Amino acid sequence: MTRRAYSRLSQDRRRTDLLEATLSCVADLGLDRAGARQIAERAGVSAGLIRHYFPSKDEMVRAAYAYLMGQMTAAAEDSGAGDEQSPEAALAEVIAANFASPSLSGVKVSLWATFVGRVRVDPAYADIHREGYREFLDLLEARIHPVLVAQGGPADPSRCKQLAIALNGLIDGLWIEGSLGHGLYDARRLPAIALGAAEGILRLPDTTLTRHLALEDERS
Amino acid sequence: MTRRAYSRLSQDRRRTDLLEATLSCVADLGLDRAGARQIAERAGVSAGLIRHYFPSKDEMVRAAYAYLMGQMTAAAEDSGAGDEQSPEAALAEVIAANFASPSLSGVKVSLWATFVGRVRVDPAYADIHREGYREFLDLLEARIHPVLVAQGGPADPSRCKQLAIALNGLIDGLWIEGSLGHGLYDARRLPAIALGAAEGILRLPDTTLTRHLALEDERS
DNA sequence: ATATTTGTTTTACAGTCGTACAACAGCGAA
DNA sequence: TTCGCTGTTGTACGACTGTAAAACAAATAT
Repeated sequence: MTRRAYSRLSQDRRRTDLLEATLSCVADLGLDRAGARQIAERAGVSAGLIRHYFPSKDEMVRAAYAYLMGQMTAAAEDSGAGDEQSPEAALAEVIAANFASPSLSGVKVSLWATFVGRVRVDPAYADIHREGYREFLDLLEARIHPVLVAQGGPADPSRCKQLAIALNGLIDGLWIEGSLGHGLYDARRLPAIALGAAEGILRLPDTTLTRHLALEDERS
Repeated sequence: MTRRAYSRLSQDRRRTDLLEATLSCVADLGLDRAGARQIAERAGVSAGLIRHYFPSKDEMVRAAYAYLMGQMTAAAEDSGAGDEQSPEAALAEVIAANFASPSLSGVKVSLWATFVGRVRVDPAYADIHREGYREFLDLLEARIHPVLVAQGGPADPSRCKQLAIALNGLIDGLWIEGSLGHGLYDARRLPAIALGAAEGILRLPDTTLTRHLALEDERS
């Protein structure tokens, strides 16, 4: 019986390989069929190694959720961070980024939904979810405030937070349905729909946000 | 070995008992731990009986998803169906119904998310999801149109559909985060937040929808 | 070159999974 | 009451699960 050849990788590399293999399996097969052997195979590794990096398979899946959310919130925080833009352009970019690749992705939404299904069951999932949600809420609030000030509307913190909650809901909902690709409408309409609705929610004049759409298209 | 006593139930009753036990298990344990034996026990039945009502356990889970979505869309279609109301009140009721019991429910959101996670994997789930989404979209569109007409805004079908998509996104997103109960804000604020945002999306004057809030509270 | 460390593979095991199927029993018909 | 039908139970089985632990080998230090 000849043993399989292997090479030793850095701890971080092996760990993220395992986490990404976990996400890939969960997205393609579902949580129930994402077995330890399947995941190990996708990571190019044998099943026993999992327990060398994680106390249990469940713990690895939890870590994979945290890893995914970390990626997603980092991507969100990067969008609209160009300092030279107007507040309106920055907000429009944050919103529109959710409806373009790589955010608008069937894989991402599948993973997100699968894990959200565990939030009620497992407190660790609830913590990860709450943290990600809170961060995005804060980001939106920070982007909304200067826009309201520039446009001369009421901009007290309580109103900003309320608008952030509503805007986050809008983005989440449109992102989910858009990413699932049900074919009921063209997903390319989503940025315009989202920005138009956001103008309404924030009581901004029409085209305040949507006029930044053309730029987005040219850049990609 | 004495056999367990049992009584024969009607086919429909037994079937829905199994479906509800399936949903209960999936909500409490997650898809992977919702085994045939667990489900059967909750239905007050032995595991072998499952295959007498469904060709396989997977098929039963699919049927449970269809059953859940059927309940939810039926509940949505019942809300705001009183003929004597103004169009504005009817729309407000449809929106607000999502943020009160029994719609606003951690169990429901957990199930919804868990199943949505399978949409990309299994075409049967995709069909069920698309159908439910389409129905709610149509319902919203039908409720939006008379409001726009009454308020004198543009009400062409294309605009109505676009607004329905945005409104559905808003409702979905707020419903999810609200039902998960992360404790970042009081979920009782959601009806007001949703109606206020809807007024903005539809470009209606303030309080067009929110003024129907007090009535809702008194009734319940 | 040799020894040491430890990341990795392999094997083994107890438990659980979905399911096939034979035996049983509740219930209506005769 | 007895029969026949079939909804329901109980059991057995092979496949698969996560995991423990021993055997091994790749990289590093000496």
